[in-house]
Amino acid sequence: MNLKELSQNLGLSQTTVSRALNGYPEVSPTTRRRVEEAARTFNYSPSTRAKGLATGQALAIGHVIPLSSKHEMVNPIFGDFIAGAGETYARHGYEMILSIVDDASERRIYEGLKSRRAVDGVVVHGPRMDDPRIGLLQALELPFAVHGRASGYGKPYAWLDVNNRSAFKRAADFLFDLGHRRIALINGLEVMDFAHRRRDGYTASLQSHGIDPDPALMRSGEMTEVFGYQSTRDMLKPDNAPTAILCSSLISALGVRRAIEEKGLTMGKDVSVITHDDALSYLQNGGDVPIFTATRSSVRDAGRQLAEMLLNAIADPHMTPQTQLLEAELMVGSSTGPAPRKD
Amino acid sequence: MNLKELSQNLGLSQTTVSRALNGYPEVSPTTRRRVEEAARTFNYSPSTRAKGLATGQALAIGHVIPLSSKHEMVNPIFGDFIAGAGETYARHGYEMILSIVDDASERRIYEGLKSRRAVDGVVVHGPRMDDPRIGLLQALELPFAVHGRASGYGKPYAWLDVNNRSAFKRAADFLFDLGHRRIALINGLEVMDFAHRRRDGYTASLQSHGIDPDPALMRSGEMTEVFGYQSTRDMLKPDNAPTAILCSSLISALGVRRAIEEKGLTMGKDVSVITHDDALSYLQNGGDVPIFTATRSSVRDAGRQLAEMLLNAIADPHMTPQTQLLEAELMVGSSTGPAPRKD
DNA sequence: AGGGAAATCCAAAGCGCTTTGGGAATTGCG
DNA sequence: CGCAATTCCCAAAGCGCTTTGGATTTCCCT
Repeated sequence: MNLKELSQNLGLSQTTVSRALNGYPEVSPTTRRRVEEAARTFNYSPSTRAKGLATGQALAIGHVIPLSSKHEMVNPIFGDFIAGAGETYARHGYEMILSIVDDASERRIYEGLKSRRAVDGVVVHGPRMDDPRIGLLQALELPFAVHGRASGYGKPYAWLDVNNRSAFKRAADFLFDLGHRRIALINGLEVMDFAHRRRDGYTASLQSHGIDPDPALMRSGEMTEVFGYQSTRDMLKPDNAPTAILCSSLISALGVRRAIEEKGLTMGKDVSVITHDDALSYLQNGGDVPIFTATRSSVRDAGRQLAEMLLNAIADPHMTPQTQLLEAELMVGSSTGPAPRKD
Repeated sequence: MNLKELSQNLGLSQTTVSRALNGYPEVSPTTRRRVEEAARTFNYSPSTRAKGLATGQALAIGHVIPLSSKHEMVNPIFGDFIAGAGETYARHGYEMILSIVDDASERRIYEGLKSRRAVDGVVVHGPRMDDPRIGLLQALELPFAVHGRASGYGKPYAWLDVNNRSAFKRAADFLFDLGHRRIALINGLEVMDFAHRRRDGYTASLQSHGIDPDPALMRSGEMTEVFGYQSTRDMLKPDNAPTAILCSSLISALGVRRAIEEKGLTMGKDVSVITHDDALSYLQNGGDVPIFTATRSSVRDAGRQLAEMLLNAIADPHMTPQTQLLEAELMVGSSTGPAPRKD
């Protein structure tokens, strides 16, 4: 069923039917109702392609997900982020189109989306330090919004980020208050902008407490369970093992806990752990009482909001880029406690 | 830059340029080369919408991801599956469009995709027992392929599935061979078809060893870490605790291990564990030696292949539906060992 | 009753592409 | 050299929608 057939069926012109369906005022309430009802019974919706062609809009947003080329790792937060963004799109009648792409071909993908006019805008995932994509997208004049930020890029652009620096500073401060002095950091890859900022917050806290960061207590890698486990096992070996660990991901934190318990130590007593928690739907941090003390910020909310920002920017292209900084909340669980006394 | 401009620029008709670009034979090699070069320098690609409108194809595949309405849980395997499917689409010039949707509105989404002619086909995720979506899609005449199967549906349809039944039967058999007699099952939600089949395999193995399934040793729920932990903790309490546990997901298995170790027991010695492993990129089962003995099947491969099947079905609509049954491999890790002797 | 404003509706152009149905130029062959 | 067969290219229609620029009808006031 298409517009032509529907309008013939109703004895109206295509114009009138189209206007009735799109809420234009120059249609009497009676006809509008008649048209809407017919559309429903014939199960008619306008063809996306034809509509897009006629209006010049794509009514679609592109998400380009980078695939870490080394380990072929798909970021585990991406499912929940997408779920949030998808909600927003659905509400506004937009479609989400997805490309998962290794770093090498990313540029070509953006150019393709632009020249094929496949999307009205894109969301940039996983920004790195000095990420070249932002410059590229501005040059292409393709509207975009970044989940995270790219330190080192000069001009303004739309982004939404967790305040990673303050979250990790606050977490480290919290550990200092509990009496910890040797605090380790198990971080994501530090080419990633978020990891860099977390490290910044961590070192800032150390320094404000008069402690020099010890390279032996800082690890950086892809945030798997095994990575958390191995890093922790290594660090717990020497005499001056850390009494507390700051961890960048709940998945790695599971490995941290495993290494601690394997050593016969108790988490929250012998070694305190704070992790960042993206509030992923399939990885809840315990039940009512969180297992891990965590800096928490829902990545699904982030998806919802960033999508909203991008749609705004598309609706009004002359707007100055919106930005939004979310503060993570510190949720105290049972994985932290006072630093053990040295005997 | 559009076709018209490009063809004017070249002093050719739109027809010729279009044909040159699409590989039609009635264009001289010289002109073809000239056209291709011009397209490259002007960075021209045909508009997806216009092309789609003209050809009647969408050049897009829809993925409708169900959001477990109760816990709002996004299936953690979905990122890797999508990554695999996306590879196939990219190779064939297709786009992937995504909707994440709660069960209630799923029907409307499929109908919408169909009536808006937004996609050429869809992939069905997370089929349940007697899943109504399959009948719906056949009625809509929208080509589709299912990741998994729906027991209880009569007519043939395209699917790709892991042989869950044989995998879990084999895993249980393996445990029997090691001398285990009390084997527990920590399963996904048993409305999900895959979970049902796994249970089938499990009970088949028990019965073939002359053992009646004990409801006290069978749990079913959403496969979180906490679910694995709590189920295991509960089951390890009574005197006749299981000596082995079959687990449906690596994430839950992490919880299983935690509960075991918390009890002061050793996994692989006091309690053996076998888990299913979807080979997710962010959840590797250890390094060279797997931590968990596991039935393993890459969900990313599944994505690649299912996408291929769907594209075939779209290319030739009269083909009888393809199906594919993948066998999981049993990888022996350090989480299994001989049943502890009763003293 | 008569005039203009308001309310309704419509025909046709245009969005950017593919494709049908030729037409003109070139080639091959007797 | 002449004619048919190729080769190469083109004009125009059509995909399903929106939107411009009227045309017609109804309504309200004086």
